[in-house]
Amino acid sequence: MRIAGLSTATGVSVATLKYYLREGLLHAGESTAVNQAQYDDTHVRRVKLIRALVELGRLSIAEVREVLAAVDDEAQSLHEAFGAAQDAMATEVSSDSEWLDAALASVDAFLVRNDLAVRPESPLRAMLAETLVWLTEFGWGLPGIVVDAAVFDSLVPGLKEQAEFEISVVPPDTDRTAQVEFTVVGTMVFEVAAAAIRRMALEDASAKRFGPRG
Amino acid sequence: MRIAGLSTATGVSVATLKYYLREGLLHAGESTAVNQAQYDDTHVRRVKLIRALVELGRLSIAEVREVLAAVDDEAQSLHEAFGAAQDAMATEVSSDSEWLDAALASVDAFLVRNDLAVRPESPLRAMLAETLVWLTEFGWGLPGIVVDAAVFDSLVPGLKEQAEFEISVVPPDTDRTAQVEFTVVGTMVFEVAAAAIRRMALEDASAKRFGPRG
DNA sequence: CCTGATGGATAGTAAAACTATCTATACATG
DNA sequence: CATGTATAGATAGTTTTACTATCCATCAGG
Repeated sequence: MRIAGLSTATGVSVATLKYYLREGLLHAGESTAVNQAQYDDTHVRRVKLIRALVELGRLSIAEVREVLAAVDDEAQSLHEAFGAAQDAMATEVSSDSEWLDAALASVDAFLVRNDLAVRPESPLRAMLAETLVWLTEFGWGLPGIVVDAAVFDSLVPGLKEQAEFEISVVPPDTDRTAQVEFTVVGTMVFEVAAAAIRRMALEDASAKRFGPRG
Repeated sequence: MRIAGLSTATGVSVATLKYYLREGLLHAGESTAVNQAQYDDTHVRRVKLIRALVELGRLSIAEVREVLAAVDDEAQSLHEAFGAAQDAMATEVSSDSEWLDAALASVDAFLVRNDLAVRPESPLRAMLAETLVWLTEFGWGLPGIVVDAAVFDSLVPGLKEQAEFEISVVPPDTDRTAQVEFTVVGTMVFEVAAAAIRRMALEDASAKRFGPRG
């Protein structure tokens, strides 16, 4: 397949593919001459991964590059690579609120209570703590006290079950890179799906409480 | 409070506040002279709402404007305004995949099965269908068959319970605008929180399956 | 052998989200 | 009341991001 074929296979323009090649997001094709190269389905899959991260996950090209660096680092095990990719996908937090320490403590208690093993250096702790700070500053809960992470407890069982399912579906007999890519796409796609279902549930609940016949 | 006070109260620069005023995201202060105006905590709350949508929700200014238009439209009931705000927050979908129709059918069955009342014109249906298309194109499930929305079933009970909780917390005795703002912030913040917890559960599951002692 | 595609390099563009400057006031303080 | 700082409103400028477009020397394929 030449670049025009890659373009039609992925729905991405040739100019954009060249841009991804320049930016190092996409590995070069196998060159057969000074101005000819062959692309295969590792390229197709990679382009689809990039588009999933950009369109569905709203990641910037720089963030995508970080994720792909983790995917491609052969020195890391599947689990390590997945963790690194997750870190690169995490929304970075820049809060210096007075509430942050208390929120982090609440998150840590939440993790113990729900038996979730999370690396202490994971940005997810701060990400969750930050949401508590936002809620507090917007006036949820009692004034002067950080909202407790217990408000999230009811979410845990379903999310855990779903996560186990997702991990169990990773094909065991493909190469490591394909497995990591598979897992990364799953993370992003299921996250958007979970958000959509959450909002559907909210619409349903809002209709029951505030709706015309509620 | 003058504009400098609003700036320190929200952590947003005066120049940016003026930009939000220009763009119509923020209502003008009550002017006391040709170059003087007073701002109050409706302004503080509005700025915090904007920042939550931009920073946490990664919405563009144009999308924020749409959300705020729904919030401010007094002709709409709380339930209607919330629905409109939700629509404005939804990721727009531009898929012309051959799988889309089958995916939409699968989503509709999912909604019936899980007793979720969603307006037929809601963009959430397409949003969820699109995730199925992505999964299918990336090789989840059997080749040639759209992934079934049943893969999301285990998420539903927890998300429903959480949504009911969120809706129940809306303070009943404040004005409509404050209620909608409250609900919108909740949507965004809880969504980020749910994503963080989902990823924690994934990290946990990945450690158990692929980790050093898994 | 000739037309059109390709790789690689470089330059250009369009939108988004601020940021800076300017002017005519007004307030605040000694 | 003099004067330095702040402000509203208008306009222009900047920076970043994510592409697009053009160019040229090949090269493939009919």
